[in-house]
Amino acid sequence: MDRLSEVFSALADPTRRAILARLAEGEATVNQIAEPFPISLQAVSKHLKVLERAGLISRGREAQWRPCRLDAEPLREVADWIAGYQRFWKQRYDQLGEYLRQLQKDETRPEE
Amino acid sequence: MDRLSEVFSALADPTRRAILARLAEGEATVNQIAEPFPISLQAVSKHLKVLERAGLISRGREAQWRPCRLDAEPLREVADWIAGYQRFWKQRYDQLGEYLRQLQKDETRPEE
DNA sequence: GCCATATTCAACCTACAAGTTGATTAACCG
DNA sequence: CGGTTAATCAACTTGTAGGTTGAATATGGC
Repeated sequence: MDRLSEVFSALADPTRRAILARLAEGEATVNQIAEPFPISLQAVSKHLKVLERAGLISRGREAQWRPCRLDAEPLREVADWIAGYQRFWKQRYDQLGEYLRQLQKDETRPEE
Repeated sequence: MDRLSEVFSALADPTRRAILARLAEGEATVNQIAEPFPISLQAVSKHLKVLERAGLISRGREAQWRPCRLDAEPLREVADWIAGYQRFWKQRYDQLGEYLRQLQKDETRPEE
């Protein structure tokens, strides 16, 4: 699977996005990460593996703990990809701006 | 499925991203979209349905054709979500602001 | 009305994603 | 050493994603 697909696919799960949000607050062990979720530890472990394969997290080793930390590089790649489409919503925004400007002119301008 | 998951999931397929890239060049019918791909028309039709459910495209009706057009709004939402993580790569790549501004200015079409 | 074209619907196959439970590995602690 | 805790591995189930082929629907041209 290509890299971008891997990352998008990893992000397509709300549990995994929640894990990333948790890691944005700092490193955490598997048990700490799993604590808020109503699923088994093993399921969380699998999610972490998916995130790791996508390059979104990396893990250290400290005694029997495997602390996870966020790795945002793939998110930057996604941002780059999306940036290529920015004009398609910017454009509308600009058009709206132009439209509003036009409305305003029409209102303030005396009739012809 | 929540909206963001739906969009990420839709983007997690290279064929679908290629379809978006094609539509970035302008509206197209199903046959026109399907032409470059080595898969059946029906498979492409399914991809289009996925993109439509995610809000990434919308379709008109002209005679027996169903012209598809890009709808970038969900991409903006993804960009917003990712923006919340920008600080995690900004610190490492401090020239990124300039880089993004450059991308934004760039009018070349997106590629897959 | 009939035929060709564009697209979708339906049934089916295969692979894999996400969850489960139970067993296993690895490190620390008394 | 034996027990406890952290995490992973393995096997299994279930649902769904992405592909196929074949039939059905809708529209325009003659």
